[in-house]
Formats: sequence, C-alpha cells, structure tokens
Amino acid sequence: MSDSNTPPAKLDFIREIIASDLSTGKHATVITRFPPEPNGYLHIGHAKSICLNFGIAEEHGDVGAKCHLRFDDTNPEKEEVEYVESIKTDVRWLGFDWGDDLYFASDYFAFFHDCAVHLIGQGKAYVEQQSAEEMRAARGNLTTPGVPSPGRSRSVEENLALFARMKAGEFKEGECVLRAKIDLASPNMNLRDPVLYRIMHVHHHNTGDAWCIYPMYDFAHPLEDALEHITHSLCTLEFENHRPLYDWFIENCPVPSRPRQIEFARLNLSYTIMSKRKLLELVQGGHVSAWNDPRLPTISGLRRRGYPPEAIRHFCKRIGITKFNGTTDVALLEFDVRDFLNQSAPRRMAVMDPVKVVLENWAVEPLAVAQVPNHPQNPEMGEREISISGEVWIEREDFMEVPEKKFHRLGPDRCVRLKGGHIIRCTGFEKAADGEVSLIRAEILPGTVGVDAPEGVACKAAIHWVDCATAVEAEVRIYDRLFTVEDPDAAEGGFLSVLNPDSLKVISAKVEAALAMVDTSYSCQFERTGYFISDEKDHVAGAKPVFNRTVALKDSWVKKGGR
RNA sequence: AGCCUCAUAGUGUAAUGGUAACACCCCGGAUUUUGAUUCCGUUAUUCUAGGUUCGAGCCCUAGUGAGGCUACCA
Repeated sequence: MSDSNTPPAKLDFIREIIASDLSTGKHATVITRFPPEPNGYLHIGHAKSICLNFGIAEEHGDVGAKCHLRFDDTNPEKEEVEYVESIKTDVRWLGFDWGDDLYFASDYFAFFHDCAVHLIGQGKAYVEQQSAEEMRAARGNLTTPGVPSPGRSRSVEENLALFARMKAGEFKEGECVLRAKIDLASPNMNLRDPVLYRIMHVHHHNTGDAWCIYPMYDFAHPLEDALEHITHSLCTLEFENHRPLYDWFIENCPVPSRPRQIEFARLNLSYTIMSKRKLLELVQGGHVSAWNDPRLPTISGLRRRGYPPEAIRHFCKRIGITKFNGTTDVALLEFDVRDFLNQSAPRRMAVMDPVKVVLENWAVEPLAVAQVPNHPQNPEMGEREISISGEVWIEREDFMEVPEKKFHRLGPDRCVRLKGGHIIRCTGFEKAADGEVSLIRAEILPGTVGVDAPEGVACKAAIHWVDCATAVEAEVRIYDRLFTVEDPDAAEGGFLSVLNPDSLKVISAKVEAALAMVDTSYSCQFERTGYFISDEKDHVAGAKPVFNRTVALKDSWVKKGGR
C-alpha cells in the first residue's frame, strides 16, 4: 500500500502546474517570490499574493522550496525606506518568513546594464532620441502599426557609444532612452519596441547616486526572477499581455535560469478602497491619520483594527486562486475574523454606555464574586471571578422604560439575570433633566445565583454588567471601515464611514470615542457587543489603561443597529 | 477598433467527458446565564446559440458580457 490513500488536496491551477512540474522532473524544487515595490504600505490585496507565494513554498518544504522577499525598487522617484521596513513588518506579522532570501532589484543594476549591452550587441536594442510624445505617436495604436524612428537603424557601435554616454550622465532626463528592437507592428503593444532604460538624475534609496539610468519593470523583472532562480513567477492578471515580453528577455539575455510567469486574479473587495494611489491620497490628504489608520484596508490598519493574521490567512485560503476577475464580498473576510476570534478570544465584559443599577436589598444575599466562564463553548479556557457589589453598571440599551414586544431585558417591574450573578427585578428608576434614565433601582431575587429562574419568575435574558466599585475605566475608540459610497449600509447612515471613491472626499469619517467600563485591563472580547482585541499589544497597563483599539462589530450589530 | 484573458446560486470557489457541490450571505427553526455562540434546515447555480459525443459545466465554432493593453509606473 502506498500513501496515496490520503485524499488529494484541492489544488488551484497554479499549484497544479507546480505539482506537475515537480512530478515530471522539470523542476527539482520550487522557488517563488513576493516582489513589492516599496512605494506604499501593503494592503489586504497584497495578503493574497503573500499567502500564495509563501504558502506554496511552505507546502513544498520537503523539496527545499523557498519564497524570496524582493523589493522591486527600480523607480527611485516613488520609493522610500519607510515602506521597505513596513513591508517587512507586515509580511512577518502575517506569519511568513523569508529566511535569508531578502533581495533588492537595485542590487542587480550592474547585471541589468550588462544585459542591455548584450542586447545592443546583438542588434536587439537601440538608443531612442525621440521625445516621449514622439514615441507615443510613432508607436501607432490598437489598429495601426507603429513606424520606425531614425534611431532604429543605427549601428551597434553607435548605440553602444550612445548608451555608454547615457550611463555616464551626459544626457538630461528625457533626452533619450534605450529601447528593445522587437516588432513595431505587433498587435501586442508591449512588443512595439518597449523602453528598457530611462534617464533619472535621482537619488536612489539603496544605490545612492551610482546610477542615473534606471531599468523599466518589463526589462528588470524577468532578469530578477532568472537571477534568483525563481521557478514560478506569480503575478496579477494585468501582466498577461506582458508575458511575451517577459519570455523575450529570458530568451535573449544571458540569464542563468528560465522562470515562468503565471497570472492570477488580484483581490477585489466590495466597498473597499484598494488602490495604492487612492490610499496614498487619503494619507497625504490628511483624511486618515496614517497608513495604519484602523479604517484603512492596509495590513497595518487591519492589525490595529484587531484583525488576527490567522483570519486573514484563512480568508486567503478560502477565496482561492483563479483567473476570474470578480469582487469578493467583505462579508467573507469578516466571517473569518469573527470565526477565529470567536474560537480563540477569552470573553470579558464591558459596558460601553453605562447606567447605574442600585441593588437595594444587596445585603440580603451579598456575593463577593461572580463566577463566569471565559468561553461559551470551550470549558478548557476556564472561568474567572469578577467582584461584584450592590451597585453595577449595565448597558443603557438593556433597559427600556416602555419595553417593546420582543424585548426580554430590564424594564419597570421586569426581571433579568446579571450574568454569573442574581436575577434582579427592577423596582424603579430616575431620570435626569434631559429625560435620560440616570439611575435604575432593583432588587436581587435571593437564591437565584447559578440556578434556573424559579417558578413564576419571568426571566428570559442575561445581561452583562461591571461592578461599580472595581470597574476599570477605559477609553474605547470604535473604528469603522472606510467604505465607498456604494455601500448599501452606509446609505442608511448610522455607524459607517463614507468615502466617495471618485472625489476621494471623506464625507463622514466616524471615530466613535466612548468611555467604557470594563472588567479587565487587557485585550479581550466583549460579550455580546462584539470583539474587543489588542492593538499591536502596545497598550499601557495600569489602573487607567487606554484602549485605542477597535471593536470588530458583529454583523447583526452593524446591520440591525444593535440587538 | 486590433490583440490577450475570463464567464458555475446574491458572493467566492469545487466537480478524470458520466447524478452540479462546499463555504459565506440571506431567511426559518431548536438550544442558550447575553437577541452572541452552538446545532438543524429552506431557497437558489453552469451567459446565449449551434456543433462533436451514447453522454458536455468541461471539447469545438460563433455571439454576448466583463477585465486588461496604446507610461520614459509597477
């Protein structure tokens, strides 16, 4: 018997290709790469690519598979070291490790240059002295072929000399570029003599002022992959038309390996701003506090929102890899967040909008502590003891002066259970000048702790509470996602921040700050209201911890406006 | 307009050419010391038209729809 009994895991089309390449012996191992340009922070869309590339490497650990982290820093105008560091942090936080395989495309500049010289020597590249506008015009359009420029027929020697002068800094920016000589009539515009090198007298974050010519993505990327012996170069759909060019460079340059480019659909999330350009605009325009603003779909923003990396990884696994360009409903992501937190987060109680309840007959059967389980389904997480006294805070919404038909909680002369404690009956209440209920009076029903409601007592619900004497006061900020205006829920108003995707004007960015009374001073899950979890684990411990965290709201709470 | 790619419940994904399925969402029910959780259930799917085949979601042709390509961005 072989071990082929094990049910075959469902493989996406990329994993199938890889499995096939491994079984046919085309490759002895697998090397993938995640190649971000350090021109912004990573967002949830990048997480899909990270999980794919690093995930594949992990799955083939038996053959020594690896995934490289490579910074594709070929355009010094947009790139910054801050972004490099944030990207490393985010990839690590997601749970992946590139080991020693950290690379920079800029470290290969000399090789790219040699390849360019090689192409010129083969008569396959030439220096172009037309302006960008002239080139665009001469390139033709989708239906008409391009026309050759004067430089296209220059001799190899002249091109070599011209390119050397480009490199030496003898030309100003825009004066000339190096182009590949491929096919000006190709129906694929990418093959109409693409630019290989442009002149930029710009300081590079890694190479300083060593170079004034910088390679274009199309030229550099296949060479980077080949140099690192990448076996499968996975990228998004918009590069499909670039593959022939990718292959052309692999074919015509002196490269040490032959990587294969495979495209998959990028992640689109409903109601979510995913464009780096727009995110940059939001940050620079001061609409949000920073790249890691919890309202943003950046990895660091989600982290501050309290999204666990496990949930993001599980989400990426669940949505799969295809070439179908669809839009995933954020509900799928949010389910994974709730699902993971529901299973892993210990419960704690907190009152967001407190109103005091005085238990007038507390002395009849005082309780020192209430015993409460830490998790509704998992007894292994144990119980905790919460001190309680004759005065507790409860949620304002858990009391109704005139209860509606399906309201099972507190109201005049009605009963409700304090979780882990007594059943209480409301005996009266006071109102402030503004009409708000300011104090609730109640009595405990002796003998109701830890047992079912006695005969004749109507008690259909339990509510959370905190002890007035020992509760910790905490500042809670509730962040909402920054939605686009197409969001149907946003249209109803309420708790959602709204962003107009066209004008990029934030119509209402709501950060709800509330003073909450909590029964703990560390990260936890709120019972019933949602999840309350740690932000980067950097909160201040002490008598008055400041929770600058997010509450990942239950769907029902968001959509139905509370229970 | 030319070329490339894609098309399976509302959403995302499965299905050696052989009974179309899973998850989410929605809705309903049961349980519940939080209207949460947990459990159970309902509804609903192969873009269209031809063709090949005993048999097509899958192969072929055409059409339709969606996305991409005419940066000295990646």
